[in-house]
Amino acid sequence: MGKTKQPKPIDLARKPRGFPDKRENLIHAEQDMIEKITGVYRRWGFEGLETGAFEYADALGKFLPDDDRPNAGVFALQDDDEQWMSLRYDLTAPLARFAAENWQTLPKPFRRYAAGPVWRNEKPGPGRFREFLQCDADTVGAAGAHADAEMIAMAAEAMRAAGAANGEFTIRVNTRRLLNAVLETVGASEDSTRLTILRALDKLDKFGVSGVADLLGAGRMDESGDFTKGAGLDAAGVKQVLAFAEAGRSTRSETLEALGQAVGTGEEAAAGLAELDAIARGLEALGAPESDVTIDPSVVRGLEYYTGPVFEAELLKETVDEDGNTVRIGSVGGGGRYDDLVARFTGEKIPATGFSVGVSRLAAAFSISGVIGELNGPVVVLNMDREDPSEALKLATELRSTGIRAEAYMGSSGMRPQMKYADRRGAPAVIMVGSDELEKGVVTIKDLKEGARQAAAIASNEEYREARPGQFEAPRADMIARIQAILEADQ
RNA sequence: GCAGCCUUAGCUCAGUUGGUUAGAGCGCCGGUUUGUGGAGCCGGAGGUCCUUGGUUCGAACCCAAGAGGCUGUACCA
Repeated sequence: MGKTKQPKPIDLARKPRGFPDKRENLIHAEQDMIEKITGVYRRWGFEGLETGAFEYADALGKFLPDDDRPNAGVFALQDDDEQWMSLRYDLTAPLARFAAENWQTLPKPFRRYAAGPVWRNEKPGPGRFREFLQCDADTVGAAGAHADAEMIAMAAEAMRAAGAANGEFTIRVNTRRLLNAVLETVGASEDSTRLTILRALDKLDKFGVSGVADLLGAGRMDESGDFTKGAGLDAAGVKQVLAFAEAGRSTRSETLEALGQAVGTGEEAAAGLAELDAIARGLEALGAPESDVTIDPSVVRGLEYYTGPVFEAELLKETVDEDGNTVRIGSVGGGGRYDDLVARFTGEKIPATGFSVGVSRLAAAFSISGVIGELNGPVVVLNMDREDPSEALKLATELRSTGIRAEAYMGSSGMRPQMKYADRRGAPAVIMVGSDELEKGVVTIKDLKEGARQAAAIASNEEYREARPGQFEAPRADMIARIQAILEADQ
């Protein structure tokens, strides 16, 4: 037909990477997770707060050093007054802005939780999205280590509530002060060197000791042959940093002792040790088990606004996708102390600490390992009379009126496709009323789950169709009760 | 961003040394005499072989550039 080339309709149906479509099961899993996590936050005394998706870019503080455009990591656009606005990349920066704006009237310390989408313009991958849900709790205006300990203990409880079982996760705790102390002892004074060392440390669990040693020294070659330049430490420096990074032991007190040896006697080192010691005591008082929370000197976290303790929630359980590949999920949450963030707005230094669960990533991990259950669909009333669907409509209405989730089949296909439809919807049961049933004053009900169980023992297709497994007739007046019985048995 | 690999139907892949209307399996859609989901039977839809340019009488196949994807790595407030 056309000589001019038109894009085929299907070519237009493309989804930007990292912006996930979510169907029933995932939506439900995520919402359920958010309810459970915020339930924990509320029980610990935090109050809800919602803020908008956009913040002024300068409120988020993301500008390239000598550029008036927001950094590439955020999605940004200019308002009609030319001001740059950015989609929030976390829930902490908006909280800091809110706290600063309303500081006069807030109860102090201000304890709030928040849940919602955030956006990051980064390269997506398995469990990594450009739009994803976070669920945060923060305490603003509390300087003591007990506030950090509370965050950490509550984080463990939130992970449990979200569905991670004993031994499937861990919260790893460290403090920036100790990291600074180590950087001092190896004489890393240049900012770029310090960053490279910290980033290398952060990869201990990913690349192992030898990989990190390479990154601390000359550099590391990845498996595609690409080379990453290292921090350029000499052998003694590499050894010192690794000794620190590997000071983790199985209990918090043992780790603290090992760290005491590895970190030296400087002022910053002493402050860091004291900080972790205070947190450890807080954790004891809060009853956080050793298996939930460990002290791990290789935890670094985001490099910008954390000023003291940092912590990270990690899924330990291996996630294996349906092709049998192990998918690396990594961190599913994190947090720490950020004593200078609110000061950017108020000028007054206001200490704060918080924790964030990456709900989308956690749900993705569960989804990849196939542990998210299928939800039941509605009861489907088949339409047996293509000329007049009234009977099906009536039956569906009757079911709904008692609170049962039900629908009449709305398509125009025959019996078999209608059954396939019900199957695909995950319907617990279908109801059939044709001329036979009408005459006899009965309904035919098919329990699809029970039918599937029985069908497993049937070999031939002929027999299968004759047996009509899971199917029975009931007086019309008993329909509701029989369906309710099926729904209950299904719970 | 950098590096490696990849691109033929919804998916997984065949496609002979370059040779007429490009195939399979699975999946999908429908029918199978009121009226039955999985694996029976019958039928059907679906592909400018990523794009553009070149070589050639002739290109899914050869060459070049581009785009997109996957993986690793960097970055990740």
